[in-house]
Amino acid sequence: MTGLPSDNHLPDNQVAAARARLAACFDVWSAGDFDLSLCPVRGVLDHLGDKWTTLIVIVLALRPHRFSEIRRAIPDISKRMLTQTLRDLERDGLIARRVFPTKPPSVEYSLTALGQSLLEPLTALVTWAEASRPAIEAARTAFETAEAAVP
Amino acid sequence: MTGLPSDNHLPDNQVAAARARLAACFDVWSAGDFDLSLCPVRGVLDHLGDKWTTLIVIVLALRPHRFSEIRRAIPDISKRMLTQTLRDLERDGLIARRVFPTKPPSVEYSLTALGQSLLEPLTALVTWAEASRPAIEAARTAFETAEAAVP
DNA sequence: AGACCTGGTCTATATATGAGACCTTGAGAG
DNA sequence: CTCTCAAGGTCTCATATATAGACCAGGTCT
Repeated sequence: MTGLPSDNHLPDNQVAAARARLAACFDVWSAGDFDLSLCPVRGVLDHLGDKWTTLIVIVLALRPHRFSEIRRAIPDISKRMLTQTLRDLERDGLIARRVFPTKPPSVEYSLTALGQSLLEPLTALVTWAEASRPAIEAARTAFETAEAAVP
Repeated sequence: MTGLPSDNHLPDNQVAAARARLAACFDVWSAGDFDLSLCPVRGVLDHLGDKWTTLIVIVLALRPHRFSEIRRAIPDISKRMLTQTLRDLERDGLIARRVFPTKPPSVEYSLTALGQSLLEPLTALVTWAEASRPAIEAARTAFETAEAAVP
């Protein structure tokens, strides 16, 4: 059984290490009756997939922003989603909310230390996404061509 | 204006580097009329937030799996979502689908080289999530306590 | 007074997900 | 020969969640 696709590419040390790490995590997660809500990644990655979360974290990584500044930085986010996403991030301790008693009151959002610690793995993912975009787009084109050929 | 929360924690070199990198990305993305669909990260991270995608990638990172093997590994996924998520991943070139002409036919899914290259940043994120879980849970508890105090 | 900022909420719809019936092909039970 | 089952799906319908868009409260400015 040497024909497995995964054998076609010798995984380098980092891939092997990643695999081992993920295997360990998976063992732990699936041990306890497999309650997926216990999976620590899910509780966090769910938010990262929330369409705006990543973008807001990136914006706040540049510098602290006020509510309306974020809206200007991300024009097509609705107020509702901005409020909700900020609330979620604040709830998780990733961002801090400071109210200034001006008239009208202004509110400044900024990354906490915990939020800043997310920048490293997030940047790794962003870098990967950028580097992989050509390959992914090529794969999509190929996939659509193939599926159009089999009507 | 030294009271910004972000000044409270001196970002180490890696955080600063991450910030600079994200700033560069953001500049590029927001340059072109801010069509978010152009943002390369979105097209990829959307999928990673898809609730099952990450888990399936992790399962396939361990070794190639057949359709039903994945179902057994992730008991509470429905066939519908498994099919759809696998299709999306295949479409993006992250996994390969191989049909064996047995009776009944069996189908094996495995990570491609591109999919394996995702393991590194994904593991970084998983590691971060595990390390940060206590802090996040503490923040959630504190947040709920605070909001319960202001009815 | 009337237009217009701030941050934020309420309602209505789009999208994602879940539950489960159905399909095709062949093997084995009766 | 018919019945049932299994793999690997697809299809339809119901619901859960995500998102958009109108609206609100209070203040400032003209």
